[in-house]
Amino acid sequence: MYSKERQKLIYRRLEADGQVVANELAAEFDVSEDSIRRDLREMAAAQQCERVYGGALKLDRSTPMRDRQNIDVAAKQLLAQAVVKGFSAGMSIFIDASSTNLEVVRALPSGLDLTIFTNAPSIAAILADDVDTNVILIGGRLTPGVGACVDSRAVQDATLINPDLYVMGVCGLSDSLEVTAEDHDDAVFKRIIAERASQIVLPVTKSKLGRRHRYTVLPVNEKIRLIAANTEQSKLEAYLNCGCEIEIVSDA
Amino acid sequence: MYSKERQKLIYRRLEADGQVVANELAAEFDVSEDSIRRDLREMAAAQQCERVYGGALKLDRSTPMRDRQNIDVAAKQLLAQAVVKGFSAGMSIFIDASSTNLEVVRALPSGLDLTIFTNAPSIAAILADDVDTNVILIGGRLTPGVGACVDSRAVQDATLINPDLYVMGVCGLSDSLEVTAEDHDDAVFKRIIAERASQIVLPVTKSKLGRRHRYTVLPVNEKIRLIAANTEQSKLEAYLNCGCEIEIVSDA
DNA sequence: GTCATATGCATGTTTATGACTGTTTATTCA
DNA sequence: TGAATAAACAGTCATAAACATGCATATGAC
Repeated sequence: MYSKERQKLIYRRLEADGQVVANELAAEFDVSEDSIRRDLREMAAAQQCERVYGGALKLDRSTPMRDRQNIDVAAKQLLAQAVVKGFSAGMSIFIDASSTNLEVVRALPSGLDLTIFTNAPSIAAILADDVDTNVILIGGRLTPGVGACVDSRAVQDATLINPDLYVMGVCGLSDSLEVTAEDHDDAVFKRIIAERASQIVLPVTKSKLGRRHRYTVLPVNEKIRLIAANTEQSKLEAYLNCGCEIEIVSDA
Repeated sequence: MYSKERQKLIYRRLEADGQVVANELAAEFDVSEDSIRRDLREMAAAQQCERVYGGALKLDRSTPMRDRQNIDVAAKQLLAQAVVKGFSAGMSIFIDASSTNLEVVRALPSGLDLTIFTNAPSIAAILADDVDTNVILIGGRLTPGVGACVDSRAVQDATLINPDLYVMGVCGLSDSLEVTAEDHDDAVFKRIIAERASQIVLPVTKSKLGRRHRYTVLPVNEKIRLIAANTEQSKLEAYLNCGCEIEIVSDA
């Protein structure tokens, strides 16, 4: 029995049961727990499971936004503060769907007379009563899981706007220095806005670093300002070479 | 059982019940109360719950509802129940902005496979994670005070849809037997949807009766099904003559 | 043979947990 | 009102299990 084979079986078990226990697997496959742990470590690195003390859990790929909202809120608020600091009066800004961006619009100071473009109803809903913000909503079919309109209708409208700034909801920032997304249409839409915007802000929590999803939005480039929360400088060295600006915020 | 897994389950319980009790959880998971308290402490630190003496509460991180959204909630929920009772599988329904309609979408039963059209981000935001509901968002400039897109862009898109049902957010129902609205563009938009829809549902709280605003949407007619909360039959006699269907719901 | 990989074992470290301490809190009853 | 009381609390410690890591061995391909 080879380890790859074993990992496939573990993955099946995860899909079926939602969780696996390390010592049970060791007994079942008649290998040491160390080997099982090695498997789980590799699988976790390949985004096939979530490691926990004692075993592993099935990776919930489509965590609904309402759950994601409540993870790591402190870091997201920290990022939000840093993001809005870059806003100045009269700017037009595209803000798409992400739990971090919810905090961004909540942290929006009043009196800036901004024009906010968005394809995410959750973002627009927060701004609905904000009289001195001009909100332009991109419509279309709402894609569940993304929480925004990214269909052909939305794309059509997206090609008509030219925001000064794009606050991108980041799904993952891969080690190959690319911004990645889980949903195809979402990736396409993001790419269009990214091309049209004068500048791009990427607020990222630590968990987004090194995560590669199925679709690439764009490579990290000079147009991007990266804001990372609670991250070591060393982990970001690679991105500096892409020419992007980097800021680190920390609550410590 | 792992602490991570346990915390996820606790979080689910919180979402479902709104609160958890420490010693009950300890008994349920067969761990000491200390462990449960540790879990709750961690979850509170991650903004996943609010700690209280004896357990924890679900964290309400919805935007503070403004003004009218908090008044007469019981009546609105009553109306919402009556409205969704008229929904059947596969229907396409337009739901516009109103505090009553927020309750309507919250009361939406699952598994109906509906198509919901809306020009209100607050409505769409609630439905964003609902996988078996197809949400089509009408975009455009968001009109503050209305909380929906009612500009020329929105009107353009509105003329392309043909909903089976229109759940209208009612501003006022005048004694001259007309549906009225405060905002001009909102009134125009409502009239367009009302013309295109096969049927119209008008949920009204008592305070809406006899109220006339600046703009008339349309006269009460045969296409309209009026649902009134906590209202005397006598007050509605006049509307019956318009040929509309009338239902009275009451919590008494 | 060499090389790459997989495995088991020994190592020191980290983690989750229950038990114990004293303190804080809500409630009960005078 | 205020004192009495039991429950819930935070913090510390001990312990056993799980952990990462380095190293030696085994297996199979070339």
